[in-house]
Order: sequence, then C-alpha cells, then structure tokens
Amino acid sequence: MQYWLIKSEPFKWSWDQQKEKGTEHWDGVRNYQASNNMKAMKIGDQAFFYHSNKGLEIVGIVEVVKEYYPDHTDPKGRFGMVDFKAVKDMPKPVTLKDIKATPALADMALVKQSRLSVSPVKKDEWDLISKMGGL
DNA sequence: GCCAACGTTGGC
DNA sequence: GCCAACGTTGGC
Repeated sequence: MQYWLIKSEPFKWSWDQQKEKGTEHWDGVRNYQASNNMKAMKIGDQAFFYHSNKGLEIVGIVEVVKEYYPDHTDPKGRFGMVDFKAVKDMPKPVTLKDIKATPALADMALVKQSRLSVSPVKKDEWDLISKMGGL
C-alpha cells in the first residue's frame, strides 16, 4: 500500500467535480517524473487531492481504481494515466501553509518540488496530514 | 500578473 | 551530447 499526492487546478478540475463524477481518469500529465509515479501506483493506493493555484490545500482523498494505461490525449503516446475514485473529504482542509509550518513535512515534494504534480507521500506524512485534516 | 524554478526542445 | 532558448507550472 502506497500513498501519493496529486494536484489539480480547481478551475480546471476541482474536488467538487471529482466527487460528483466519482471516478475520473487522470489525463494530461506531460512530465516523466509524474508519469513514472503514476506507473508505480497500484489499485487500492490512496492519494491526497490538492488544489493548486487557487486554494492551495488538500481537500480530499482519492483511491486508485485503474492502473497505468495509455493517455489517449497524448498525441505522441508517451505518457499514461490512472483512474482515481473520490473516497472522502478532508473534514478540515490542510493548507500548504500548514504543511510548510510543520517541520516533519518539510521534505515533501509538495514543498521541495512545487512543480511536480504527482508525488509520493510517506506513510508517516500521510498519517500526520490525515490527523491535521481531522480524520 | 509576475517571476523563479525547472523540464523540454532543437541547433550545433 | 551539450547547452541556450523556450514554455509551463505554481506560489506569491
């Protein structure tokens, strides 16, 4: 069981839309590091759903329901995607500010590599953020 | 809206 | 295979 963090700009694809749709394929990733992270995902892995640009907070949790397969929106066929299903809300969204203010979370890719849109999360980071989010 | 960080492209 | 130019992301 592995944990991840995925980012979405809420005016492109928001947590509300994800919840309404239930399951959505995560297309449009055009970065090898992010793509490789998705390749490593297994069914049942969970991920934090983070709003970038606007909001800047973790608003919910999704689960991998389909493993890496080709992204049909990539004209060159180099990148793939996975499907995520909305699982639950963060009762109390955890903001980037909160994360930056927490020394135990300072090593997260979210902080260190702000442009990476799909990144791994360690179990202790996952547990701590879940607790901060009221779960 | 600006700009820093950083990944990608393409000429050599 | 190097590296400058360029494009994109995302926090502020």
